Amino acid sequence: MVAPVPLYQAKAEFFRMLGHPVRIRVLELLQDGPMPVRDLLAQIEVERSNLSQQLAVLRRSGIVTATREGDTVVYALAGGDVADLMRAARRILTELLAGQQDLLAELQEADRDAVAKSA
Amino acid sequence: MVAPVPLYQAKAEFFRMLGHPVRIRVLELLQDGPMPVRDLLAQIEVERSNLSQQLAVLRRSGIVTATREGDTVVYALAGGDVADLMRAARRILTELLAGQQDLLAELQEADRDAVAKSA
DNA sequence: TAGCAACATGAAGAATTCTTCAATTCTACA
DNA sequence: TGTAGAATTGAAGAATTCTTCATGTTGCTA
Repeated sequence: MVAPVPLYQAKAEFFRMLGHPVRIRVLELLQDGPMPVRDLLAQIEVERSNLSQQLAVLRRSGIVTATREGDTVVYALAGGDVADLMRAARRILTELLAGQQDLLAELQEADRDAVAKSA
Repeated sequence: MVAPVPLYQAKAEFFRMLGHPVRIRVLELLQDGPMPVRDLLAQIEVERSNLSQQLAVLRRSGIVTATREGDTVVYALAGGDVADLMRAARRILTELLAGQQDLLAELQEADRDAVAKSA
């Protein structure tokens, strides 16, 4: 049996879905729990409709869910331990960036903050 | 202090770097140890110069190193536990794909094989 | 040194992805 | 019903990324 979509392509698509600053920030914010678009908008510096576009990408991939609550729409992580993924990525990034002082400093700062959540 | 390159942008770039089927396969293959381009080429269905282009992307990001050994060039993971990252990604993918039978089956098959290595 | 094999690089067109703007849906509430 | 706020959608041009082809470089071996 030949897979209709090769596994390594599904993986690539998954990572590509993560490959946008706004989408990363959304996922990070949602790790603290569900959050309405309004709040995401307040914390991420981006235009409303651009945020909507990025949220649509995340929704299509299935990594987040959206539910309407009256006036507002609340987003949440669909499942899966996104925090784990971010942690693993940060470990690698830390090594890759050794030598690039500024980013490294930020990463370490984030590490200190990352007790229950992971930035 | 304002970072010259925001952290979330570095993260996004990192994931974007992973967002290509050939690059994923290279990283997976290299988890079993360093490997010359010739062997990568034998296992990944892609044209030689396309592979070179993708290897260049990986090299620029710093996630792999290349060393010349006489005739051939040998690639290796630069460090960092790439396997961890892949594992975390697979965990999430498994959930996202629940319902998409074919891919799910492949993922589970891969899980079974993944004793010391992670596909 | 000539020739060949292994890789890398440069560049151009094709394909994707981003950003932004205008238009739309849905809800609340006066 | 009419208006306003919250969020999404559609579409178009800009910007990136991919693929491919031609050319370059390096090292082996005759």
